[in-house]
Parts: sequence; structure tokens; C-alpha cells
Amino acid sequence: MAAKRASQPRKSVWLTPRPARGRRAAESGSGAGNLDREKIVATAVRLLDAEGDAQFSMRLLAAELNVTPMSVYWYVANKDDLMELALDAVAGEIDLPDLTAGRPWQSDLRALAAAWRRTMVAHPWAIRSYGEYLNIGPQSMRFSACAQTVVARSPLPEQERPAALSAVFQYVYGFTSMESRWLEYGRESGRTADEFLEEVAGSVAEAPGIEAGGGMMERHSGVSIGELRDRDFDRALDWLLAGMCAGLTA
Amino acid sequence: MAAKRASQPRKSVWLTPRPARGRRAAESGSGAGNLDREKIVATAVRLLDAEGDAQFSMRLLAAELNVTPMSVYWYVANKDDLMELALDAVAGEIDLPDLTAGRPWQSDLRALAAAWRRTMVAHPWAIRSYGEYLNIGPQSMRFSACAQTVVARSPLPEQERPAALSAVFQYVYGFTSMESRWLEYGRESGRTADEFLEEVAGSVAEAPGIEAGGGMMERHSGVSIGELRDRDFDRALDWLLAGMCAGLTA
DNA sequence: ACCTGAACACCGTTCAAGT
DNA sequence: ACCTGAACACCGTTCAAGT
Repeated sequence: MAAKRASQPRKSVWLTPRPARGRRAAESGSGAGNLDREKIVATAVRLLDAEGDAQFSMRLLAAELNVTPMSVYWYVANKDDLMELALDAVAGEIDLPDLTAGRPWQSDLRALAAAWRRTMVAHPWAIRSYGEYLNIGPQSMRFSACAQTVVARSPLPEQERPAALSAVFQYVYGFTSMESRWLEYGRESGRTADEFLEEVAGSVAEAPGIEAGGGMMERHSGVSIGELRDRDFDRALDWLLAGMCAGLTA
Repeated sequence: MAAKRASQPRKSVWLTPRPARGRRAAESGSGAGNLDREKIVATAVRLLDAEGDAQFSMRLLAAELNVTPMSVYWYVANKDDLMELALDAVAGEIDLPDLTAGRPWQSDLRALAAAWRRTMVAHPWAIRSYGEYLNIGPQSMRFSACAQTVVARSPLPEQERPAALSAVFQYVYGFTSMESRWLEYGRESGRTADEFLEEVAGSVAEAPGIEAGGGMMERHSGVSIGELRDRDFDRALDWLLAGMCAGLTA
């Protein structure tokens, strides 16, 4: 996607909200065959999950909905808008931690990071879209608001908090991008992710330096790649949080 | 790109090296009009920089080279291969620090991160491709080897080093993805990146939480957005490095 | 108000053919 | 050995027209 050149560049759905049409049919509670934006977005998410974003198209979506391709355009202005809507929909699936449970802010932040990662890995196309769009839909904002509440409870001085949030979530974004790409490679190649990793590592072993795939291909001694990944994920968060707190006492 | 579904899934150029054809013309030193893989890749990089990856196509490339679209396919198997070659070419532009200068390993690691970021921001399409492909070409490996040499000099225990490298570079990847996307938004919208950020921040300010764009839109008091970004980038690396080293004494 | 059909301006890539 | 031309199977999206 990524907005072909146009005289007027595209603006996010959230910045120029299109009327969510098709409400009449939805509200009148008529037959299941009717379209509305919600149904379109839900179907898009399902197809994106099943087919991947490379395979997904407006035409495929329309076929799945048993309508002509152009019918969809009554409800969404274009494919980019639809992708933003789909992305916000999956952002709504992220489990937010219960902030009233009285856990330490670090635990809540970790829970948030883990929940984000889980959701993105469940929808591999979503992490790519996340890098493409503005992510300011209601569900994304719900997540951001929660994250901000969490750091607001930390002892970090107020002017440090945005940087702390960026650091954590930019890391999580980077980690998750790599992770879901490796999982996709595994799926595409028909082998397991572990086997694919072995193969690449093998083809590359003669070179002086490795680290391909963000250094995920070393030290498997009994423990599975998945566990190693989880461990690395937690470890980096340990380091970041330790670094932030170390700054406080200095 | 991202490999349309095929019976045999695509393999990286680097895993199944295609013969770099067209060497005859290149070696015989004949006229400038002749094609070879090097010239094709260089032109692709130039076009990707100038037009963006959304605008770039095999047909556009062929036109720029004054040949028929299909001529290019004599030298590269497909567009994905070409993108991998282009990506490795820009990886060759990354300035590696001089490791014989006797600087502390943290400085070298920071220099490496900064050089990577600089190159990726200079070629905004490259960061997207980086997330898409395997990045195991010779120039990528040169970079990885250097990074591994740097951490090998750190006091980190050997089994921690891959995780440390991943943590740093996954963060840098995440940061740089967001950064170049914001810069693109600015360019696309015709305004400066700062103005665009203001606009989005404005449209979003009524919501309870902000942090859109990775929390880059707060606290500008005199200092430019660019400086703030640089500061946040360094800050997160401070935290990561501090966290790693803190673990050593414990 | 909602949906269709035909068309436009693109893609990447195939295949058989030219020189 | 290298390059072309025509064609295939797609895209997203326009526009005017139907109900």
C-alpha cells in the first residue's frame, strides 16, 4: 500500500473521519447478507490472517463478502483506510493489565509489552501495517493511554517518561517485527521455524560474522528456539528497566 | 513484494546465488549503454531513493535503463532478488568504526548503531526491505561481523552476547522504522516533519493518552524535533548499556 | 441508499521469438 | 549471449449506470 503518489496525499482515516456508512441496514437488524463497515473490517482481518497481506486484496475481500469489488468502496474510501481500520481492530484484542491490582509499574509495563507482542505475532500482517500507518485509532489510543498511566506511576521524572515509553515500545516493535518475519519464513518454507533457522545458519556459517536474524540462531542446547526468543525478549526488557532505574539513584 | 504464493516459495538471492550475468560486456570494457547487474542495482537504488518504494517498479527501472522491462530479467531473477541486492548495496554504505582506535566497546557499539541509523534514514525504503528479507548478503555480513567483534571485546559473558546484540539492534531497527516513517509523512504532506507532528498531536490531543508516533511529540521547548529524536535515541542506548553492565556486578 | 459493470492505468512475470 | 513483444493474470480505483 503506502499511498501511491497523488496530488493530495492521503490522510489517515482517523484524521479525516469518513462517515461509517451502511448503518441503516445494521440498525434495522435485517438479514445477515447485508454489509456494514464492521463486517467488512472483521472479514478483512480474517482474510489477512488466513492469506497474509501479500495475498489480500480488495477483490478477494469482495469475493469473500459475495459482492462486487466496488461495493466495498461504499463503506471505506480506499484500501489504506481499510488497513488502518483492520489494524485498530486487532489493537482492540490486546489484553491490558489490570492497573488496580497494585502490581509494581515494571510488571505492568512488562505485561503490556508481552500483550502487544502476543497480539502482533497472532496477526503477522499487523506489525507491517503498524510501521506504515499512524496508529491513532481508538483502540491504539486505549493502549497508549494505558502505557502512559503505567509509567506515570514509575519514579521516573516526568520529562523522562516519553523517552522511556519510546525506548521500550520501539524495542518491542523491532523484536516483534523480526520474530513474526522469522515465523513467516518458517511457514512459507514448509519447515518449522527452527529448521529454517538451522538452514540459514548453515548457509551462512562460513562467513566471519553471523547475527543474521537479529542473533536468534545461536546456543540451542536442548531448549527450543521459541523459549530462547522469550528469554531474549525478557532479558532486553530487564536491561532497559534496570538502566532507567540506575539513572535514578545516580 | 513479500513473495506472492507459489508452489515453491522464494529463496533469498544469497541462499541460491544466481549467476551474475552480463559480465562479458562489463569486462570487455565496451560502451556505457551496456547492462550488468551492478549497473542495474545502482540504478534501482537511485530510483528507490528518488521515487520511493511505492513508486518503484521493474517497468520504471527498465525505462530508466532505456531497455524493455524484460531485459532486466536476464540479470536478476525477480523483483525480490533485486531488492535484496539493492539492500545489501546500501548496507555497504554504512561507516564502520575503526576498531583499532582503542576506544571503549560501548563507544564502538554506539558508533555502529548511529552509522546504521544514518544509512537507513538516508534510504527510507531500505528499512522496510530490511524487515522483509534475510539480510545475509556480503555487506550485511560485514556489518554483523563488526558488531560481533565489538561485543566480543565487552566484559559480557559469552553466552549473553547474542542477546545483547539483538537487544541493541532490534531497538535501533524499531527506532529507525518510526523515524523514517515520520520523515516520509512530513515529505508526503508537504509540511516539515515538525509541522506534521504538530498537526497529528493536535487532532489527537483530546484523547486521554497520546504517545502516537512512539512518544515523539511532547516537550518541545525551543529545541527542534530532530534534536529531541537524537537525544531519545542516545538515551535508550544509555539505558540498555547501563542495564547490561549493571548485570555484571550483581 | 446501496450495488454493479465496464473500463483505466497500472503491476510482475511467462513464453516464444528475434539478433 | 542478450534483448524484445505480446500476452497472462493480476492489482486499486474511476465513473456512469442501475435498482
